Amino acid sequence: MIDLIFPDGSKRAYEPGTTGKQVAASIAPSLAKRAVLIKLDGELLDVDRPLEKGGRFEILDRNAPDALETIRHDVSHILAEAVQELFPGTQVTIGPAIEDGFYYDFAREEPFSLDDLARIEDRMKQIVDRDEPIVREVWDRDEAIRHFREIGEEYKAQIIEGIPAGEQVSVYRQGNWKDLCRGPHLPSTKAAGKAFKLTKLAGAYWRGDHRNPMLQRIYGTAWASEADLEAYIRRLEEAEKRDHRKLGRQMDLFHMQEEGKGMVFWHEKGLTLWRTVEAYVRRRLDAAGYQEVRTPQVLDRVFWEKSGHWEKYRPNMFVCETEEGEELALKPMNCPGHVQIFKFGQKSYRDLPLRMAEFGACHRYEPSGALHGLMRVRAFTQDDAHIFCREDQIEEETARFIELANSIHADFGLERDHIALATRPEVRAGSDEFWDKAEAQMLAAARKAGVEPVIAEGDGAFYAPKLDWVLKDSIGRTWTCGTIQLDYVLPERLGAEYVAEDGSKQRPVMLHRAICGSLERFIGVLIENYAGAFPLWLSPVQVVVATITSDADGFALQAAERLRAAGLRVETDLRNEKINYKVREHSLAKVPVIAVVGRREAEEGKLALRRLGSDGQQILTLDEAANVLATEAQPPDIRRRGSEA
RNA sequence: GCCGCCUUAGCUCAGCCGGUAGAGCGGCGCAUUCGUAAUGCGUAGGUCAGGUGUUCGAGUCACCUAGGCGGCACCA
Repeated sequence: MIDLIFPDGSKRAYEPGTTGKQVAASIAPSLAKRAVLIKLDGELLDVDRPLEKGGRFEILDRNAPDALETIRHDVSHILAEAVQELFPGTQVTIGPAIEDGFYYDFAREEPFSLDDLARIEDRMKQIVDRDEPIVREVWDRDEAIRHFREIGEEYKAQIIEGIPAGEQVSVYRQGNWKDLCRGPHLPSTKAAGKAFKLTKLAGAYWRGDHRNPMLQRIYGTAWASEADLEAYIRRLEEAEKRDHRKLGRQMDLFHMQEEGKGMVFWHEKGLTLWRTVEAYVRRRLDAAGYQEVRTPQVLDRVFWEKSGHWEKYRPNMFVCETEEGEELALKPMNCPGHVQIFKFGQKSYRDLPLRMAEFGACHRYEPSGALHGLMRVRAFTQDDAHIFCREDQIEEETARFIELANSIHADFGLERDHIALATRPEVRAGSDEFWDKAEAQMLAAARKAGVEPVIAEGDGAFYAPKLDWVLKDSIGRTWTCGTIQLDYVLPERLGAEYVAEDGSKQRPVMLHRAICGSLERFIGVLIENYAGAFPLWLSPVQVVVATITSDADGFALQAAERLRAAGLRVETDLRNEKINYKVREHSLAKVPVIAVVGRREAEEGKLALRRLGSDGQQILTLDEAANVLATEAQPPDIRRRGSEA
């Protein structure tokens, strides 16, 4: 007999080979009817799977959160079935559930069209209506290879060949269609429901390797209910409204054009935002004991040969030639330059830790397909810094950095989702002992700062592990901003050293770190996080003084001057337009404060302040308004400083 | 870089089976001075991304190039 422990803690014994469905039936017929999956010791299984062992046992209906992934996986199979019915000769490959949905990769000569998606979707709904039972079968591996090869499924056969010989494989059958699959699945195509939608077509390399043929990937989304599907679609629409590329144009922040692929033309308002962010970060770095430097933009090839970039990174570098035949390259990163400053003169152990910062403008020739608005560009400015320190200072410096980064992210309204510890990649420099040590150091430092990192297996740089910040924005999307990487290699390679207490020459360790990553990207994230409606301190235009009639023009100009004198970024709107029109226009432009001036205000020397997103107003004298707004517009670090005083 | 889609006025977009361009917003002009999310009238804007071809005729079809978008790969 096997013992099943139910969620309420009760325990019951069953014959081995009893199915989940039978267990459900033994409790209540209605439960058996609703049961679509079971969970045994945390593992999801088919409801009809005979149980071989006991354990913590749970019966799931299709609304259970844990069932959603299986619904998506089922729908991906239904997609594959529909495609093979409609397009005979198409080979199936893999089709997993992913966040918010699923995809399936197909091999077919002719590309699918957008029109095909609608046809496929219709057929999928028919398959759901057919209520085809989904049945698990266990096959011999070699027989499975033979079978799939026979029916022309070369990719499937290849997948099975990857399974060790002698093992059995599971094949799921629905109607006349079958697929190699680990499962689990719901009991029938009907259980998957119809709350799905095919969303996009894309190319994807077989097995994720660009040397392999390109397959056609169909993406879809699937949910337990129509309502969830609707909510998801609304969420997408909301995200689209926040697109920084769209808002960047609408708000006149920046633009890009084809002659400068991946390069940004910052307009006045965008640069104001930039300067605000930069000034803030600079103050934080100053306060945290960093020294700011600036290193050359273009350096001779010889320099990059020494640093190793010429050999390893050349294809990603912008290279130019001079009239005199020199070969120069734009810097793709700041570290080699910083090492030069470190090496200039002698450094003592007393100089360590030495925190060297630069708002470093870097150029990288990124593949054209990788470019994406401000998020991935070819010319960008890193809020870069390198901390030169002794090995025994790594933990302390990393922990301090974690606190600094956390505080800065929070000031920008970004919540931390998690910090990832990226561990040794497959291709790497250094021994296993080195990696054991380096990974342990990063982990210990994170814990010292009270953070338990999520392990990102194999994501480290080739020379060392790193911590990456994954931030969550106001609508729950995540962005990777901020990193700290341990580096033993570059100081060695470029010959950085310091004089230790005993007079010996020692190698410092370098910590590469950035909090924003690149200012371009970070500003992109900020635009999307705030949907363009920035808090007062970041807003490019903080106040618009708008007149109701031209009688108030004089006072409006005077008020604007007064607010400017208080340090605010102010525009005036004296146009001969109705106040409704002005309010609407500046509201759409996401100006945080509109100061309305009519005859009344002009006479009394007051301003009627209207905040974005509210239709109330606050009537203040000019001086009061200047004080209130100037205080409100203080960057968070300055405000804290003020409240401490 | 790879696969697919897209590119029409400053912006957002319409243009059926090929018959030589249209709207709204914005701009400009005039009138209106009107108290919190669109005042009215008038008017100027286009080598239909660029190129080649098919055709009596191409914004519409084919091919090439560039850029953009969605993915994939890349992000040392």
